[in-house]
Amino acid sequence: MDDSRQADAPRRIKSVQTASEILATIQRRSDPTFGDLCDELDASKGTVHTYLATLEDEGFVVKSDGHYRLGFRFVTMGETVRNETDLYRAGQLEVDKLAEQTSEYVHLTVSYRGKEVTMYESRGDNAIAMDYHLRMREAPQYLHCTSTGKAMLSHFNESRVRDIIDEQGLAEQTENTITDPEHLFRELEQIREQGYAINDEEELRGMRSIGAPIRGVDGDVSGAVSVTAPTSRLSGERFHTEIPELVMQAANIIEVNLETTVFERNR
Amino acid sequence: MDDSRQADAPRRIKSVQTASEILATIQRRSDPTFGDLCDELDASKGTVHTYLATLEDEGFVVKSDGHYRLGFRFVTMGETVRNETDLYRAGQLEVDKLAEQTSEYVHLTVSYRGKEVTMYESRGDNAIAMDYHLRMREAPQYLHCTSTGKAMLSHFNESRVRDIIDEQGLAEQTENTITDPEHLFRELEQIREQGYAINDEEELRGMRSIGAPIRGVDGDVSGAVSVTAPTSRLSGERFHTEIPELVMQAANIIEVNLETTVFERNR
DNA sequence: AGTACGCGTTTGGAATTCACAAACATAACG
DNA sequence: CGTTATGTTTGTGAATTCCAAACGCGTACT
Repeated sequence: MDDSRQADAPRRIKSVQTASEILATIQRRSDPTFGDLCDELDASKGTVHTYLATLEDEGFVVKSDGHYRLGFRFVTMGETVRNETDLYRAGQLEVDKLAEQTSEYVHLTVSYRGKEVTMYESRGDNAIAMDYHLRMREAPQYLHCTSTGKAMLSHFNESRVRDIIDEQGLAEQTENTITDPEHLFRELEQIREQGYAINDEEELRGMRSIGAPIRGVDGDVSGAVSVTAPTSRLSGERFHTEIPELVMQAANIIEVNLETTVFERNR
Repeated sequence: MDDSRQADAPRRIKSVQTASEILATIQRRSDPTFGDLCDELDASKGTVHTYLATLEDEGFVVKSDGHYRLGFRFVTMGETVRNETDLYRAGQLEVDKLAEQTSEYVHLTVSYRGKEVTMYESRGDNAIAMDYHLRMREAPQYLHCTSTGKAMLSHFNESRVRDIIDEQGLAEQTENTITDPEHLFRELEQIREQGYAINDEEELRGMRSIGAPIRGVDGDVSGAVSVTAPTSRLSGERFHTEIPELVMQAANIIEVNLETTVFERNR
């Protein structure tokens, strides 16, 4: 037979990749049955069965009356990740405060592999529960169409932004989404100057948000905070002055907290 | 060589078990280096290396300056699990309310494999941030020494409780922890009668809590809520009447929400 | 009732992957 | 500059994985 391993491709454990794919599939299609998974997974029934049994043993998957779901082990492990993330420890209380001040949704996010992940979310009194917000935390989001994302991008160097565009594209989420790279670069420059980014129905129709970057000790961006609300509640002075001020203040306080957090950890 | 597979042991994927063990080790020892992992993992350096590279590719692990941590993928997957858990959807708002009413920590937990996992936590104004609470959500906890745990146990049938005791033991967390099975059974009966459970410094010195079970449509326990506070703030009337009332009310409302949630999902 | 069918589980055995060991880089010391 | 500590790559025997096919079981259909 041919030497199927690529000459200089580094070695990987194929079974782990397979398991990862199975988990991703379970996450994507919620509540799949055994059959659903077999269809989607080009592997024989027997193989899929053995993987699922193993993942169930390990707590990564739960089977209940024929349907598979991700197991509670992800809850505890996700919690560990958050608690070990400096930004979360430094920002959590401040995000709660900002949510109270504005009465709206506040998000704390980090960039990860060209997308962003929500580390914490706090809901002010006006913010009604929305399925959208739930789903948003279930998968990494694009950076080019959120206020936090653009706030972070504005402090990456140009080549890094270009790489991200190449890899992720500039998906048109709404008619306001920026889909032209040069347009994006111009806006990033403006964001850098004014210190905050706005998202004017670029991600979701009817929703605006304002985000500011959080820079770490070394000057690198380590995350961003944002306030999100329906267009009707976020316009005029409030949209262009008040909220941006509050968001930037919060970001600044988190930056300071972050320095002491990191300092204490390295002590 | 001998036929190493056990005659009637069901088949599993060994590589997935190995990967799971590596992840557990990273979680247990925070920030381990490559060397740390090799010591702890009886596998050759080369093997450990290949696994870590694979897990990093898949987003389950992050390497930064020589230290390994769990990756952000756990955050998004954990979020998916929570959002798909009926109890969380049904109970979240009610837990927030209870936290506001009492000004203390409120927990929403589910039982899982003889232990309990915190699905949601809300902090009232009096509740100061404590490392203890962070860590508590990072691993499943024992059922016999928490108010939520005992509340859930009180509605399991006896043989199930015995199985859990056999498997998990009755670890003595403080001098107040119940370590005698018969003592536990007597208390569970009392809990069943009065409708709520108390934890009087049985898990952690100086901390009391009050928990009530949440029963699902089919009568099975699907979780529990609790209020936790320092002994100084939880005594007398407040400990024996006021808070138990509030906790039981909250549990009851969540039960109702749960019915409609489940009903809507099955529609 | 009988039988065909769908669905999930188990099993034999060939093909592939895994995992050890040892060699190889690379960085960190004296 | 040699020596140790640490991390990465590679060759190869041994063990695992994975397909295909058979099996069990409950259900729908005749």
